[in-house]
Order: sequence, then structure tokens, then C-alpha cells
Amino acid sequence: MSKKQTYSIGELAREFDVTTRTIRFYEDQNLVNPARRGQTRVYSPADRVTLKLILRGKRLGFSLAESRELIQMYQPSGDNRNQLLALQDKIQQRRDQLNQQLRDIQALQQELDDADQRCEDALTALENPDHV
Amino acid sequence: MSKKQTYSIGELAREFDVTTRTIRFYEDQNLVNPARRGQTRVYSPADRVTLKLILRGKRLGFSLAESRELIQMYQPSGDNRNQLLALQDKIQQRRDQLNQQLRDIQALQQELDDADQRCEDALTALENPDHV
DNA sequence: CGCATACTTTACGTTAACGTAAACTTCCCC
DNA sequence: GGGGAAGTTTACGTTAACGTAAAGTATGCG
Repeated sequence: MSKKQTYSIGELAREFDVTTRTIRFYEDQNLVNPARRGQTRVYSPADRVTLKLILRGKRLGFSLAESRELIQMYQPSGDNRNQLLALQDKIQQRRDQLNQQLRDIQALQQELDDADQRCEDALTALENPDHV
Repeated sequence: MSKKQTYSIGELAREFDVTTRTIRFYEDQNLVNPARRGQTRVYSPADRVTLKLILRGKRLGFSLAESRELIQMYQPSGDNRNQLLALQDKIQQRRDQLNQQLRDIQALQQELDDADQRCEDALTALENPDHV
């Protein structure tokens, strides 16, 4: 098998293009919990996935607190009915927010297309100054 | 006509659900430039649009600097060829980023759907404890 | 007139998310 | 056995994006 089972902090930092400081900071914030071999941190594939989720959250403008919540959603803990209902509520809120972001992105894409078109027009006008 | 031509800072703050401090801060950052009647700020429909763009940017996780760049993209200033090409380059970068966000959102939506489904399953299991 | 409401400026405070520096250990290599 | 590379802890510093408080002005109203 070629799948690595553990990662050093440096490996993960390189892979995700963050500093080791960042990864340690996430540990401080209880977002990830690597094992230890002596002093040295040893990260599991699960830790790696968690990191991935955090960084995806960052790309969407989520705070670390929000990403933490999202991650916890995937592991519903000691579940009574009320907790499950509350969780579903949070999930729905997230969905609403994501749909808003989708609309925002589509609007922005349209505007960028327009802006790009105006650039094109200006450029061809520069190359082609022989209009009245 | 019913379209308002000017707005007070309080009106805009209420409409967009931000504080007046926030709007004044954006002015400090040269994101918006209201007229004045005496001391009092008077906002135009154009100022209002700018505010809207900033807040949309915030929902997408943009910094104010990024939103400022986006806004400037819509008003290509004194344009020589190189500036236009640079602008197109920036536009393309933004598009790439937006596409990444789209992929992130779709992945997250899928995960939220799954999480929601697991909640449903857990709930029906609670209501229906008569399985082996 | 007095008061409330909405505006103004000035300025210090706050939080999140790391950056940066110092001083230390571990391990490998020639 | 002396580097050098990668890891560690501790701790103070930094930036963005406002919050918050103080003190003053303008305007309408009963």
C-alpha cells in the first residue's frame, strides 16, 4: 500500500501551504489533536482531513469557530432528540448561508464577465483607433 | 417618482444591518465618499451600491482591500494597454477563486445533506426503538 | 425653551488569526 | 563530534475590522 498513515507537521504544512505555526495554532484551538512520539507531533489521516476542512472553510470566509462547528456536525456526539433537532437547525442555517453565497458568487461572476468584456472592447478600440 | 435620491447614514445602517460606525469606517478606508450638507453625510444611490458590493464581498470572505479592488475593476480609470491587460489578469484570478469557492460550496452542501440524513436516521431510530 | 433624536469628531479598546523571535532538543551525516 | 535540518515551547507583536465611550452640534417638537 502507498497510503501514508502518518504525517509530520512539516509535511502537512507543505501540502496545504500554511506554516507550522498555523497548524500548532489550530491545535491550541482544539481543532486538531495529533498523537505524540516523544515531543514530536504525529498526524493521522483523520487529522489531515480536519485540516482540509478548516482550510476549505477559510476559503469560504468561515471563522475557525464556524469551521469547528461544522466539523462537529459530522460527528454527532451523545445524541438525545433535542440535540439532534438543534443540529438539524444549524445544518439548515448553514445551507441557507451557502445558498446566499451561491447567489453572491453568480452575481459577481456576471459582473466580472461584464468588466472583462469592457476590457476587451477598450483593447480593440486601442488597436483599432480608426473609427470616427 | 418614488426612488430616493439621497440617504442618511442611519437609513443605510438600518437597511444593511450594520452600525453607522461601520459605514464611517468604510469612508476612512476610502471605500465610499458621501457628499456633505454642512457636517452631515449625504449618501447617493451610487454610494449605496458601493456599500452593497462591500457587504456582498464580506459574505464571500473578502477583505475590504479585496472588495476595493473589485469595485475599482468596474471603473477602469485612465487606461493604457498594460493597465487593461493587468486588469484582465486580476479579473481572471478572481474568477478562478470564485470557481474554487463554488466547488467548496458544493462539497459542503453534499456533506451537510449527509449529516442531515444521519440526523433523520437517528431521529427515526429514536421514535422507533423496536428493531433487533 | 427644553428636550429628544440623529448626527458629528476624536480616540482608545478589542478580537481573531496568526507572525516572529529566542532558546532548546533530536536526529542524521560525514 | 560538530553541523544542519526539523522539531519543540514560550511569549510578545501585529493587522484587520470594527466596538465603545466621550463630548459636542443641529434640528424638530410640544
